Amino acid sequence: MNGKHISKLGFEKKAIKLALDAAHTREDAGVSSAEILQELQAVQADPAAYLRGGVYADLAAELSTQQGVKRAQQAADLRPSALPYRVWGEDLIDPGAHAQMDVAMRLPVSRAGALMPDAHVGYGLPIGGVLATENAVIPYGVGVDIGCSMMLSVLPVHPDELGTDEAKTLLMKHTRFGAGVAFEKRDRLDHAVLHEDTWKEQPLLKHLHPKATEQIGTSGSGNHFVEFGTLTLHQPDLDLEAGTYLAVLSHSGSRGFGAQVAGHFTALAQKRWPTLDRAAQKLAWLPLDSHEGQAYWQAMNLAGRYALANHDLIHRRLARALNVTPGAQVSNSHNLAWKQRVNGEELIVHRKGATPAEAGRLGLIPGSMADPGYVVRGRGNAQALDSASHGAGRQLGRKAAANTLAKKDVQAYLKDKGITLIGGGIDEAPQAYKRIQDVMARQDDLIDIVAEFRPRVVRMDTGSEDV
DNA sequence: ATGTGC
Repeated sequence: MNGKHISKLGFEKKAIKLALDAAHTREDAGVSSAEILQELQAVQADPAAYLRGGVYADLAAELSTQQGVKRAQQAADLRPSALPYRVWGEDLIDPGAHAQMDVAMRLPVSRAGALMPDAHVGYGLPIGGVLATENAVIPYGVGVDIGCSMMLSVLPVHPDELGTDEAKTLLMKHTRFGAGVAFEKRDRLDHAVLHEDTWKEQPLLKHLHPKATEQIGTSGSGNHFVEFGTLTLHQPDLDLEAGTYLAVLSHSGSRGFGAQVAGHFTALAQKRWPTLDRAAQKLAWLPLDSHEGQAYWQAMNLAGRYALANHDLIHRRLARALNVTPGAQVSNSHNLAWKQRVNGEELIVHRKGATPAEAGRLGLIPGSMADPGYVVRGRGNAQALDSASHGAGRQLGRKAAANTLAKKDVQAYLKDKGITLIGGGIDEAPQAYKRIQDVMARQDDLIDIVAEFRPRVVRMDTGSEDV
């Protein structure tokens, strides 16, 4: 017996030496070469049967490992072509977002998907992408800002009663913007979410609890905002008469806490599938029934609740400063994954920049800093996996916006719409976004419009270049 | 999107 005989049987790497060692032991015991070759083939066919002991146990263990790796590699293979998915507002969507969705629909774990009319290129799954998977959760299918969400509060104050200067003062005093920002210690508010036992159940969550505590109630950066505006209902709804109301609208997420959760688990997911096609690397998933998948699911949902708690404190502070109690409130997460029945199967539906729109469910779709946003009610469109757009969607990337838009045009647009802006950058200019009216027109089979919100005084983080 | 990583 020599290495050649062994290699011929198809043993690879470390298994060659282990097979050879075992074969020599058998030769010494007087077994014929033909019989040994047969025994080796039997081990190869069913290594699990030889794991318990005997001369072939080490070989069987090595073969089991090798076969496991091979199975994992095959499990990571992309489908040759994308599963079909429906697109809303095809004419508004750039080819890059389509290409990203096509890759997502080639994942072995994907079952269904849809693209919303605000779709544009993102990290992994496009923004505006909806993806249903089986027993798999994709950290970048949820996004870096886990639980990013919207909240609107109707305030029992006539819109004309709040002057622009007072609105500005309130926003300056009670909201905090910028990467890394926290509330000053003496101004911090507590929230039930910070006292959940969940924080104690993972070292990562335990580690992030202090950051979450100091940042709660803040708004962060990028496209996040807090604004006062006027809500118009053309007919009674939301337990309100038809009419105009003062309202607060906020867009915020899970801040540093969620970002770190996203980074941690996407690294684990990418490590899990080392042979995953390059194009799909940022779509690496965790099996939901794995330890890591369960840990992500727990952390993701905590980040979702934390983000809503941020809104809750933002609205609570502003209402308290106006000495009122908020009336109707609407909120929804638009970066999250949910368990959902799709075609009779329980799947994991990822919405990355998409509004849940089950039949009857209320949601919020903002336009831009100077354009109307909408309170909507879902129509439960099955092909859209009960989803709608999460906003107007970018038309220009941040760099393109800064390079092509002129400050004076942005200022003119704001003036024309009667918008007072605190902070904000050229990369968040209304002209960097698709026309919200176009986007809404492409999804009238996904949602019904309940009310229109017109922003008046808007606060955002200071951008790369001020408007 | 985040205060990170180039």
